[in-house]
Amino acid sequence: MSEYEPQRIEAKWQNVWREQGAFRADRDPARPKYYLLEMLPYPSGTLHMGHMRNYTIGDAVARYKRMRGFNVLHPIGWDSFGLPAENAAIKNNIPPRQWTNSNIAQMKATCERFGFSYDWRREVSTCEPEYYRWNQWFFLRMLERGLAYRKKSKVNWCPQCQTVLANEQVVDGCCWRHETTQVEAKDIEQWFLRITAYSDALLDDMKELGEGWPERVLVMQRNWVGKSKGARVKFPVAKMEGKAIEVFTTRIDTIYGATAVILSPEHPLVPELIHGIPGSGAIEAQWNRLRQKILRPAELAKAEKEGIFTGRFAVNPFSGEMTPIWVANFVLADYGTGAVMCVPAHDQRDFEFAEKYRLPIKIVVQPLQGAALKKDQLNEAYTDYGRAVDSAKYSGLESAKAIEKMTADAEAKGIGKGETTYRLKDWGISRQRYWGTPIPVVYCEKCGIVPVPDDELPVKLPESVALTGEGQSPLAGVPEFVNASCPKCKGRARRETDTMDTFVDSSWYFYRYTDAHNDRAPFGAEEARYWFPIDQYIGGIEHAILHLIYSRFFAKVMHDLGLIEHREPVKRLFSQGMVQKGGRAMSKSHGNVVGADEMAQKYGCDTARMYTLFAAPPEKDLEWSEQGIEGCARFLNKVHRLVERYAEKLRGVEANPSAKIDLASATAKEKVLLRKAHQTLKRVTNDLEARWHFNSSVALIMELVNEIHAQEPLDEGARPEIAKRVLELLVLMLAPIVPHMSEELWETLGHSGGLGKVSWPAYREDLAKEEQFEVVIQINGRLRGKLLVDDGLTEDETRERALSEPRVTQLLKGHAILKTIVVPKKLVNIVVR
RNA sequence: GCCGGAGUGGCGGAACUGGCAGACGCGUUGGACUCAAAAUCCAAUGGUGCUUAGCAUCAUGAGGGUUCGACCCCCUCCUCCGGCACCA
Repeated sequence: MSEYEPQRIEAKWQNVWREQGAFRADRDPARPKYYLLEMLPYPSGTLHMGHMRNYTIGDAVARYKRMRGFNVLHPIGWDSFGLPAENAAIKNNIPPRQWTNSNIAQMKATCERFGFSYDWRREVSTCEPEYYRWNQWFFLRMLERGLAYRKKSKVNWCPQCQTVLANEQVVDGCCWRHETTQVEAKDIEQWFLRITAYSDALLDDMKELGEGWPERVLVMQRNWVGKSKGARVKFPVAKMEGKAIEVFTTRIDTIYGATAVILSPEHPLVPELIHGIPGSGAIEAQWNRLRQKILRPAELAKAEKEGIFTGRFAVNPFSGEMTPIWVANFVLADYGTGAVMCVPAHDQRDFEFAEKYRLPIKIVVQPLQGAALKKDQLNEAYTDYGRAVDSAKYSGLESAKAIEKMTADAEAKGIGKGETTYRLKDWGISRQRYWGTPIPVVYCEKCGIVPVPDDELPVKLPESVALTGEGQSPLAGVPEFVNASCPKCKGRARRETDTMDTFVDSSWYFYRYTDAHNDRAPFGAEEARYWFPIDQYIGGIEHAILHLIYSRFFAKVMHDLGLIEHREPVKRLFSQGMVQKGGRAMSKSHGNVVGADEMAQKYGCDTARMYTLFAAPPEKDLEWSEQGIEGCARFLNKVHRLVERYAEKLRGVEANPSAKIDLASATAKEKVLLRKAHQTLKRVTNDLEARWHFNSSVALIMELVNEIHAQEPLDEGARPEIAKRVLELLVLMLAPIVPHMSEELWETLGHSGGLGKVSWPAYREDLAKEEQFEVVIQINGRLRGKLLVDDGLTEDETRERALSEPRVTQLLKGHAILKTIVVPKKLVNIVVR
């Protein structure tokens, strides 16, 4: 009898799989496909068990689906551009590519060591020109369609390094390298992708995702797009001919309660308004103070409301009233029109502002029910809908109706119009960094911005570049790169030196997997049509918004380019929980990392995989416990011993396949074994198929092992072909979870050729079925006895049996039975007085 | 503040459609095997009370409700986690 030696058998089977090409998947219209994807990892160096959880869940599903006969596409790749490689280069003087590739090699080795069933032929690394070439290609297509454009935008600037900082390089408002140097906001020209062109599509198409995506992700995305319907209304400025302030409001019905108009400090009209007003010098000084504070948006959210009166008035276009114009810090410049009407009675922020600056409060909406609001008793704004009052001819209308009518009237009179605004902003993709995809345009002295022609792609990132982290954009210091000729006029041109946000790389990578080596297109249409949409995507919740909204946006653009037929790339999304140690997420900086290689070394990867699936339901956070994983190691040893114990005797035996088992001729022990095995199979199948409760699947399999163990010795009272079948079922159920050990035990049981061609067993309802049921007897809902009844007992018979139980009769003495509830095969509840 | 999610033994967690709360694992305790240890195996293990082989009773964050019956459905509240946060 041989010992369970995980290291030996894991290496052995990994070799077999490699030689067989066991996990290669090719387009095969004759078979149903299943595209299973885990989020592309960033090659940061070593993998810890937090990373592995994601892949373990995916691999269990991939292996299960293969056993169910699906043609499973299960690929992986590397999100290999990005800042850490640059930082490592600065720190250790290693070229980013070298650092990145050595990390990839290391992580790939770990993945192979865990036996993940990837089709490695489809491996993609985003920092390779063969890949990023297509980022550039997509960019050019967007440029052609006006979906890529340039505008000025703020970046973080460290005056000491004289360089742009990524958000991650800003620590508490200071440069990461100069902790005392305040980061400044600097306006520079940058490239944007017009994701806002798809705002409504991103919202509307969520209907397709409702079934398969977690609700919280959809909610987050909906809030991120932030659609709100309202109206734009013009307030003409008094004594300034032709000047008006436009405000955006969702509550035009409260306009008769507007007691001020408030502009953002950055509103372009402010200087004009202040100019020529008595005391304008002092006002301007205050305004400048307000404007300075704008620079720090994190604090702004918590800051107290502050404002100044400009000295000017605007005319309320509905009431004709003169309304003071203020400038205040709480009005956002880049949302709506950058100006609001201030209705203290019906907006909480306006209420607070009005209280501080003693602006009048005017109630123009009363609740439909309950006591009427009184001005002097208002402690907070009344923001609900109700009925308009003191609103001229609109008085008496309910809010929704008033909004509709007033919007229409505003439009008719040319003083406003209905408008929908979004919080979603266009996607700024320019990064003043080296390790990323070069943006494929040149700036020609004569022709201006000129796209690099397709046949000159990729614009390759130069490889030997001195990275210091100081000075201008790294690529700007590489003359061979910067100096270009204009594709149009062949004159002198300067190449764009910014690179793309790495979220571009990860926005479409899963299409590339379907056709990873295509050098004529990002992917072939046929390949995408066969494999898409992704049947199951698995990843961390931290990508709920950015990655998952950008990739939806890309798919919509690709759809409009005619590259794909679907609108949504991902049918189902699963967000797994984090792995924690000591109550905190595993990370290098917390110093609580449990290394994947270390676990594979110590226990074997099957044990690590099993513990990962068993310790918590997959969507919940998992606290890593050394004792917990030891428990799993014990269990696998136990299974190994169990199978080994009978292997010798059973090897030559032809197992009786489940389909042919005849229950009538079975012994008592065989019935118990078969019943438990098929009950387990039924529930594990359901867990893997629909519920994804891998933790309870593992628990069920443990129960099965306990039952088999209780029935030992198996060679007494059970025929070998039945005993063998039960052990086979055990091994097959373990296959998605602990694939190496399952292969080994399958072989031990006398099978050759591996599990690759073996299907998931079908459970038989009649074998799983209990012959007897324990019926619980309750009196007034309290447990008072139990009854063992045969299958097929009628309701009346069950009731009779319960009532004639001695203990029950005893307890019922002196009580009148009001009624009896019988749930067949489950319980009898006798209600007495 | 708003929006989501969660709260069950000493711990991780189970309980499928409203029907025996605590499956399975960890830990703990006792025992077997052993010169001894490890490994393995066996048994016990929510609290309280009692006339203690058993029985009763309480118990799923708190309080209430619906129901013959509630971890599960409804209402109110508390705590924790996550997201958004002056979005007009």
